[in-house]
Amino acid sequence: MELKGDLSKKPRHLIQVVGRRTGISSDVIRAWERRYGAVVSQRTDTNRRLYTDDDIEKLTLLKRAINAGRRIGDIANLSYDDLFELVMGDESNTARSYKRPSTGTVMELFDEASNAIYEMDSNRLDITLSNAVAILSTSDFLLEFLKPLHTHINDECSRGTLRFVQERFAKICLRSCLSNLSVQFRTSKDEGPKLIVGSMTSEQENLDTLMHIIVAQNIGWDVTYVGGNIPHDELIHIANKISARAMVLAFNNSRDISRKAHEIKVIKNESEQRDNIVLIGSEVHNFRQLADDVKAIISNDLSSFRLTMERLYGLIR
Amino acid sequence: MELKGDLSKKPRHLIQVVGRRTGISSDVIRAWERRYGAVVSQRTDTNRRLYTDDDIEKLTLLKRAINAGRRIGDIANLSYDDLFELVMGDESNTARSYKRPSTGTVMELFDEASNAIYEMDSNRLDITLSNAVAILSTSDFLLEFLKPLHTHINDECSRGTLRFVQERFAKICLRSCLSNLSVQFRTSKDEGPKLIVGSMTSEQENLDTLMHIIVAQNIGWDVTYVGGNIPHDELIHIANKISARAMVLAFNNSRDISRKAHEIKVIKNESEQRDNIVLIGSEVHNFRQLADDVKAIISNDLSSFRLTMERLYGLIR
DNA sequence: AAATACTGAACAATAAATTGACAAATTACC
DNA sequence: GGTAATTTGTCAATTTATTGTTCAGTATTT
Repeated sequence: MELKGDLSKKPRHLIQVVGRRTGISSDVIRAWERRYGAVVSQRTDTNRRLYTDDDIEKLTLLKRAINAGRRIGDIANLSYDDLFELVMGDESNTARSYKRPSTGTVMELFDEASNAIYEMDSNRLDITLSNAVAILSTSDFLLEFLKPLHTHINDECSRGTLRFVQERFAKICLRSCLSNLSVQFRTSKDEGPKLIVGSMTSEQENLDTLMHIIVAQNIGWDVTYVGGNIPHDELIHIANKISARAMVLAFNNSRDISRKAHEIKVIKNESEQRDNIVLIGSEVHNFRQLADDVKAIISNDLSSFRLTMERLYGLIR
Repeated sequence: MELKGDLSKKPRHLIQVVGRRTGISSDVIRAWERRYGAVVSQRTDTNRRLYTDDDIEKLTLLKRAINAGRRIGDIANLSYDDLFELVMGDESNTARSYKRPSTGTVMELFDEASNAIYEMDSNRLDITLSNAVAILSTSDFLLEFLKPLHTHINDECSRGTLRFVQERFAKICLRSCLSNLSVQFRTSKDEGPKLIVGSMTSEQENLDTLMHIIVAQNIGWDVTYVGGNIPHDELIHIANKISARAMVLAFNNSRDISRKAHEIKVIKNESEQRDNIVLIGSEVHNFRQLADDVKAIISNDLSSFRLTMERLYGLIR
């Protein structure tokens, strides 16, 4: 029956949907069509534009090319394949220098989100979050938007501007957004190397950890997340059971440092993959010495974590 | 056997009920029938519309499609299967890799899920869960599938067949599935009456509570979830701030019964909506006497909760 | 008797298409 | 280096299409 193949060639997306998926405003999509014939869609009987999946792909490529510094007028009428070549070339050259989205966009999203939190308007917060996901690249979403928002919430709460219940409410929404994102990432990728993420006894679940998970998935890791408060022998068990290629442990409080240090050593010794333990979290500095001893990798923030996991991914493949 | 097959084909729901379950107003349901033949129901001898479960499913899909940016006129006359494909494509922005299993009884889904949990295969578990969401009606998904799966996990864990880490892993996946579902249900435009869901100090977050949230949203409530461990004055504050029409409190452990009872009274007295407090959870029987005194409603399980919330919803509108 | 449901028509709000204009940024040219 | 031309995203005004809502009049249910 091959429904899929059919559908992707079938013009069926409204301009609004295309805008949401590509992060390009409807005005711009129309302007590109008018001026350069970038993507000329079918029309309905009543003259509405209808786009195919392929159109969306092309628009996405165009956006990436622009992000990499091209001008729309120069590239709009390239074929999909040429465009693809171009983008691949451009992105490998400018891979490390992200061009940030105009600060206006992020600022607006940020304000919208923080108002929604203050008003405890879950609808608005959800919508803002998913807009941010749609508009920003994954890195920007995490580094420029969500992470600052998270610290903002913590600040406001400790300053007393936000009430406890508002903080909790906000974090639940953020968590659900992140876990949603994580599921989406998972089903789209084919099998990558397996990664365990979790934390030990006396460590709670944490939004930062979820962000790290997204980063790892974004690179291509197949992540299994087991949450916080997991005894070390359980961690060893799961690592061996699913043949994980690496393990990420999160540390966000300073209780029981010595016990944790000891348990890290045990994990290192007893799990089959000995080389790839990555320590993250706000309290990770406590394990600097230990990390040297057992050859674990310490990662202080999301960016360095991304680099670490990319390197590991490269080594393993 | 074939319980579902029989009932779901039988036309038995009045338009009012369908409206409540789908969150689509009766007027709109009629307009869709008149203009596009979206769902043409049976009629009684006296010309009243009677809908089947399948009709409700189709309407729900239509609503999800609209939420994803479709226009009703374009999609109303699609078959259930086409609509299904469409919604799946729209909702996962990565339009690939969705496998609809040909045969999906509850038992098979259950086995598939429980194997995935045993193997700690997050991919497979996620796919199974979203298949279950897609195939089953919301009620069946919760009552026939997820709730039994949840108790199964607890049983297996206390029997020692499942390890701690497997339990945790499974619950994280279930939670993320539920919170995902909850976001999808959230009606972007038409506001239902507001409902606060949370629990008091010393009560933890709980999967059952999330299931209750889905049920409430399914009826049409606009739910704000604030999690567990919330002091009662914070609960009062949020209830008044967003003008909630009702509050659901979850009780799943037996600590501090008397303190909690006292706090419930305070909430009742100090919040502006005095008539609508609903108590749920496994330990709710401890508050039977109190519920009588302060005219709170006790709900022992999901089905009775559904009835309670439908009744409240009707009263309020 | 009050509430709910049915039909058909009309209305109002939203979204999209078209066209033209404008301003900021970039590029070309002298 | 400075000025003019070009590029490009955004916006406003106008028209048309779509779609949720409301109303009037009648019938059914409780």
